[in-house]
Amino acid sequence: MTMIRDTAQRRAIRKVFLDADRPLSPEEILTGAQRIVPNLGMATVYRSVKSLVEEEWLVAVDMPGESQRYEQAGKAHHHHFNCRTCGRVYDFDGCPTGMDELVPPGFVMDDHEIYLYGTCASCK
Amino acid sequence: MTMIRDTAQRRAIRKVFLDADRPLSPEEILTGAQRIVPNLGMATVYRSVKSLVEEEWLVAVDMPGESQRYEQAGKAHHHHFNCRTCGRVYDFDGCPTGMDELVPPGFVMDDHEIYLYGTCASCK
DNA sequence: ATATGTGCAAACTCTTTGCATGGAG
DNA sequence: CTCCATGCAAAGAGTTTGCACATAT
Repeated sequence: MTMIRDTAQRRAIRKVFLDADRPLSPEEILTGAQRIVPNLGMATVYRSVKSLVEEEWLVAVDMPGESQRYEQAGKAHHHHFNCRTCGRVYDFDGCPTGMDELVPPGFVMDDHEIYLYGTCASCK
Repeated sequence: MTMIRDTAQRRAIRKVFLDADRPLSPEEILTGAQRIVPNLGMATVYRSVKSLVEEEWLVAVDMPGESQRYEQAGKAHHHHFNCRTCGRVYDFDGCPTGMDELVPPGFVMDDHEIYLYGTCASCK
C-alpha cells in the first residue's frame, strides 16, 4: 500500500490552500508555497496536487480559457466568480433557476457549470 | 491594407464551419478540412482561424477544461451544451434567471457563462 | 534501512513562428 | 510579376516523466 509522507513541501502546499480558501492555479500554488519552501519546483507542485486530488483533499476546477485550478474538496455544490482585474477566482453558493427549459429537444442534461465575471470586492 | 486571398484551404475551412454549425476544435477543423484539401497542415488551420477571427467571421469559444473552440460570429447571445459521449459542443439559446442574487456582496458582475453537460440527441 | 518525495532536466502536447516555395491577384 | 498563403520544421508555453539524491518512516 502506498504510504504518503508528510514533507515540508506538501505542508507548504496545503497551507497555501488553507490560507487562500479559493481555487488556485499551479502558478499561484508555486508562488505561495515558495514563500515557505523557497527552492520548491513546479514539478513538485504538479505531483503534490495530483496526489492531493487522489487523496480527495483537493478537486480540480476547470475554468474556461485558462489552465486548471484546484480547490479544497468537500465543499457544497457551488460555482465560480472570476475577477477580470486581479484574475482571482472565488466561490459562490447557489444556482440560477430554469436551466431545464434551456436543454435542446432530444438532449439529456446531467450537470451544469456557471461562471460569473466582473470585479471582486478588493478590486472595486 | 491587407488583402485577404481566397485560397482552397480557407474555402475548405469555411465550409467545415458552414456544414457543422457548432463550435469546432482545431482538431475537428483540421480533420474536416483535410477531407477537401488532404495535405492541409495544422499551422494553416491556426493561421486561418486567427484571420477569420480578425475578420469577425469566427469567434473564439472558451470551454472549461478543453482547448479553445471557434464558431461563426454574429449569433445571438447563447451558451453551450457539451455531450459527454461524442465530445461535440452545441449551441442553445436563452439564459437561466436569478443570477444577480448569486453575486457575493461587494462584487460586481458584468457577464456570465453557462455550460450544460449530458448526452446529445444523436448519442442518446 | 528502505522506499517515497524532490529537484533538475528532458520529453510531450498544443500552439505559434521562420523560412523557402507556391499560387492568387 | 508581386506578395500573401502554405507546408514543414523549429521554437515556445504549460505539463509530465526519468533519474539520482535526499529524507520520512
